[in-house]
Amino acid sequence: MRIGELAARSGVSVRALRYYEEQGLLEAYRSASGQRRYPEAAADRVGLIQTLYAAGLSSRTIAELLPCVDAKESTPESRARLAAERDRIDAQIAALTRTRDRLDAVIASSVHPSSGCSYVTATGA
Amino acid sequence: MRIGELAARSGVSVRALRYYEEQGLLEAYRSASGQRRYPEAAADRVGLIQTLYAAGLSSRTIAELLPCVDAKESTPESRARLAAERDRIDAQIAALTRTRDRLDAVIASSVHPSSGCSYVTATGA
DNA sequence: CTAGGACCTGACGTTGACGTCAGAGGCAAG
DNA sequence: CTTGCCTCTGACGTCAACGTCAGGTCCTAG
Repeated sequence: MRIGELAARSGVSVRALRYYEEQGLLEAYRSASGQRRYPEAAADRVGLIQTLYAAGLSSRTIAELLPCVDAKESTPESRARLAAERDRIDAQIAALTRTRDRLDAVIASSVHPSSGCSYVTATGA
Repeated sequence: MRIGELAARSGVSVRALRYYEEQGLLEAYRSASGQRRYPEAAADRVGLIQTLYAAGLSSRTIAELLPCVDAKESTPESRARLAAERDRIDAQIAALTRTRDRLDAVIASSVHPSSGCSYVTATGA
């Protein structure tokens, strides 16, 4: 498929796809006239890239780990890298959980009429 | 205390503290000569700011929610905002958990000698 | 064969959370 | 009173992941 269709399917911009290629995250073969063509599997690949970006990995890190993820190839370094990222994500989950719980506490206390917040809204009346 | 000490205590840069003030996240009273002075509680406040940044909130969002967090004041809008951020963080935790599990699977499979990755390292021998 | 949408490369613009530098003033020690 | 570190404001630099624009090419429908 062409780049526009891949963009539509995977929900990212055309510019982003070209950027991914530039960063070595996404391959494309070229038509005779030089246009990018992608296999069906490219959509999944783009999804994976987005997932890793969302987990806070940089392009460089993703580029280092992607071959390991989809080809199951790994060197001792890449395995250490994978484990390090896993641990980082774990720590991030823990921090986010604490933050969420803290927000929950704030929400709970701000809902209490006794905390002096609801007279502003006159208890909805 | 002065800005340098607060920076040292809270583990952020002096520049960051001035930036927080600029964004309306952190107040400081001024000495006669115009230097910033902070109360002891400022260190905790900075910690909270960092926590919220780490949870993906922007300066603007933090500025909107901080009065609500520490003064327990809330308007209907701010409560909706709090709930929205809480839900966003929840979703982020879920996504990170999936990503972590996926990485775990990759790590597990890359450790298996059968996956053709360990002959490179000759099984450590 | 032509109109117009999709695609190309190259390059500059954007945004957020600061880093860094310049030039000037404040402050405790000796 | 000077030395030297801290602090001030103001302003430009940075970095990543793209957005956007310019100028040109490709391709398919009519």
